[in-house]
Amino acid sequence: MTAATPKGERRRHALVEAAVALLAEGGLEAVRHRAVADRAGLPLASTTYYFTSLDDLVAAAVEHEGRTEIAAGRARLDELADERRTVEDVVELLLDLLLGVDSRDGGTEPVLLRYERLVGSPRRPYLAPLMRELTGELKDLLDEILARSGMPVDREQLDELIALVDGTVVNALIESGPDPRSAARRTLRRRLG
Amino acid sequence: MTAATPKGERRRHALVEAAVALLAEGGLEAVRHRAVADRAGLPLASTTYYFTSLDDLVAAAVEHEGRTEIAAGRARLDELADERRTVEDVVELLLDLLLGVDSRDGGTEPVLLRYERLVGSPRRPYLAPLMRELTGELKDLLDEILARSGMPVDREQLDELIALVDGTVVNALIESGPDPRSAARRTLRRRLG
DNA sequence: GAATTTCTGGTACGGTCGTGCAGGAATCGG
DNA sequence: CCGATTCCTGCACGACCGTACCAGAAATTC
Repeated sequence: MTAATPKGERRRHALVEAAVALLAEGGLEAVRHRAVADRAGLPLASTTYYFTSLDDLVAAAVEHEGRTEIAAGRARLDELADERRTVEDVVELLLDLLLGVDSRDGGTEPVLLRYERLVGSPRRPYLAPLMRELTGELKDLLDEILARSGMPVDREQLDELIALVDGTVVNALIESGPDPRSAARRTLRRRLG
Repeated sequence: MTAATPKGERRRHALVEAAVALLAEGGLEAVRHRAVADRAGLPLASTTYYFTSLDDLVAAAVEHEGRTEIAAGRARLDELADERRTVEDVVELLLDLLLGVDSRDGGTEPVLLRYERLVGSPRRPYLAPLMRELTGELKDLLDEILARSGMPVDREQLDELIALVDGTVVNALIESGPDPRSAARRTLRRRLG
């Protein structure tokens, strides 16, 4: 299950990477044993060999992707820590973290996938605690970003800001010519600018 | 397909009712040919006879339920039109309309189902326009409620208020001891009170 | 009352899915 | 070199799924 040999480790990781790719393309539902195995160029049974269940595999993929993303966001923060930041820069960073960097030009799809995953989490017991943890880390990061950019917020204000963005996105997604990132950008600028 | 005889009409309607019940219990995914037929006490093939596809059936169920709900909300508005309304009354009415009346005591589940449906709509071409229409009517109703309750809002403020509630709910759903209605209530009271 | 349309419901087809399992392949200790 | 242990995988099973089909019953129309 947990891979004992280096080769096993590599294969296990290849499966996770494949699952991450599928996750980004088609959401939670796209992560299937057969699809992951095909994508990784490994036999079907390897998926059940390295992961006790499909849930395990999905959770590993979500965790891997979430941690990578948060690490990237933290790097962005450190990188820009000492430069002077315009409100626009901060807003874009927040948008990258809340909607995903793929929302910059990838159209509506990546944002939709992201919020499908968010709303789909409570129903999956194996995902719920993980999502809580990742969300917590994300909040810490957002808090730090705002503080270091001269717009400190308390806990309640941060929660409200996040809620405002999430709500704006969800509502923008069901419009006819959806552009959730632009909608969220307007909301954030009005609030922070 | 559209039922020509009175009996056909009745059966068709029975299928829609069954679909609505399944929708309320298990969401969009729970509306299956076999489940609907069983629930309605009708043979499997009746579902494909009265509805060209499963999408048709789901759309009919969503529309039926949405219109019923909006009509109920409008009735509530008319009923309370002339009484004096406390902010609390208005907030509860808004919560009923945005989260569903089932959120009053049904726990987290009905709210989760509602937002799963909302986020799941963009991906289903047959649902997207319908949801847009229902959302539009809901907004009109909310606007009227606020106006008649002495808290008029313009279009932008209303959108922001809705976004705030939706975002609060989505974020409350992934918490450990979720109580989305209470969270949304706090948000609304802070905003309206 | 015959013809035509509307409806009924049993059945089956082709597909995807998660997962269990027997046995083949690779590795390791001696 | 060989037996034992671990690692790996082809295959198939059973469960659902949407939907098509068709013989016949029932209702409606002429």
